Amino acid sequence: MIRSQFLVERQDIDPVAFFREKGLRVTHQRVEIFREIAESREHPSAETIFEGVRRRMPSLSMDTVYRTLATLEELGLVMRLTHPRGGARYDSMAITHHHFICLECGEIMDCFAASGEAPLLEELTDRVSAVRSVHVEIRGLCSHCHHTSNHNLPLMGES
Amino acid sequence: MIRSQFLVERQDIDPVAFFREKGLRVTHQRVEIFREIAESREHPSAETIFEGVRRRMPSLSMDTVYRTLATLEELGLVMRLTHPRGGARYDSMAITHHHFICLECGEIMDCFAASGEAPLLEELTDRVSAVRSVHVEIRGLCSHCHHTSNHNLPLMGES
DNA sequence: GTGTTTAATAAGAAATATTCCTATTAACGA
DNA sequence: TCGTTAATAGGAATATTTCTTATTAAACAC
Ligand SMILES: [Mn+2]
Ligand SMILES: [Mn+2]
Ligand SMILES: [Zn+2]
Ligand SMILES: [Zn+2]
Repeated sequence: MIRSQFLVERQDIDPVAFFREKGLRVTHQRVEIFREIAESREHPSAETIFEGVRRRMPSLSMDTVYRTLATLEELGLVMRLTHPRGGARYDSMAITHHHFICLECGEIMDCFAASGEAPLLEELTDRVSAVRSVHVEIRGLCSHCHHTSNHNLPLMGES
Repeated sequence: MIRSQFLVERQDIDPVAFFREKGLRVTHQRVEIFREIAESREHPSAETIFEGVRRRMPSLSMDTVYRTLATLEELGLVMRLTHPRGGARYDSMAITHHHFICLECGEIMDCFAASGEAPLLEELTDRVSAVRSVHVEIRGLCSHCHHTSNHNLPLMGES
């Protein structure tokens, strides 16, 4: 049985209530790390999140950042993206959405749109039982990079 | 201007001719590394590719594997996937396709289907100039893992 | 074929990113 | 308030990828 509906809007999550519901302790670290991501529109790295939260909480450790991000990802509150230039980026998942990543400057832009996974999964239905997430990653050149430098990338639709 | 057509089948690439066309030297390492991926259906890691090629070429270094994989990716001959459990996986791109990844066992399955990126990009057309690739990554549980263990993953379509 | 040029490689060090280990802390239920 | 134990801090360890430099070999001119 395939779960193939889409996540709907899920904004204004109260992390305190959410952790409690899941039986997880409501630590300052969890609350602050979640808030740091939820308030960012920048797809921050673990390091960036660490630096941001550490201003308010100087004892914070990197291990807690990674551990908490993994927890938040399991809970479905946060999405981990892998950036072509190494390292992961994190994104609060208020709304299911997708990404465009510029191969030149690394900028990540949000793309909001439904994407039907059903047609992709048709041939796999006997091997796949449950869908957790669908993510579309588009790579290319942003307008800025396209106009400012010379590139030799093979693009889609060219021979 | 958005390049939004799809890659068509591109099988039976002759790596020797391809490298030559691009002005790159045709080294044994490049040819063997490309063949190793092209002949694999397994989405191998850099380490796996290294071990496979090293059997035929004992002096091969890991650095050459990474360097060559980056070159092949730039040429559009190979696709790099990031695996949730760390490390990259490589895939020969004979045909544009997408992936299902099991969050329990890590297995990667191919999904062959066109995916229209145009609707996703509509709102970004002024910020995006050229599309290099579109990749859909679906995560969830494979049938085997779904039936053999207990999970508590929030799935799509559930409240 | 021989020699020249230089891109590409091997080896290992270094940098990055992430996870592990363990003593300590603090969240929370009693 | 107290006890239990999940969670954290700090640092070590691991894993992955990139860098540095001397050496090799692919391509090319002769
Ligand atoms: Mn985003
Ligand atoms: Mn594949
Ligand atoms: Zn850019
Ligand atoms: Zn599985």
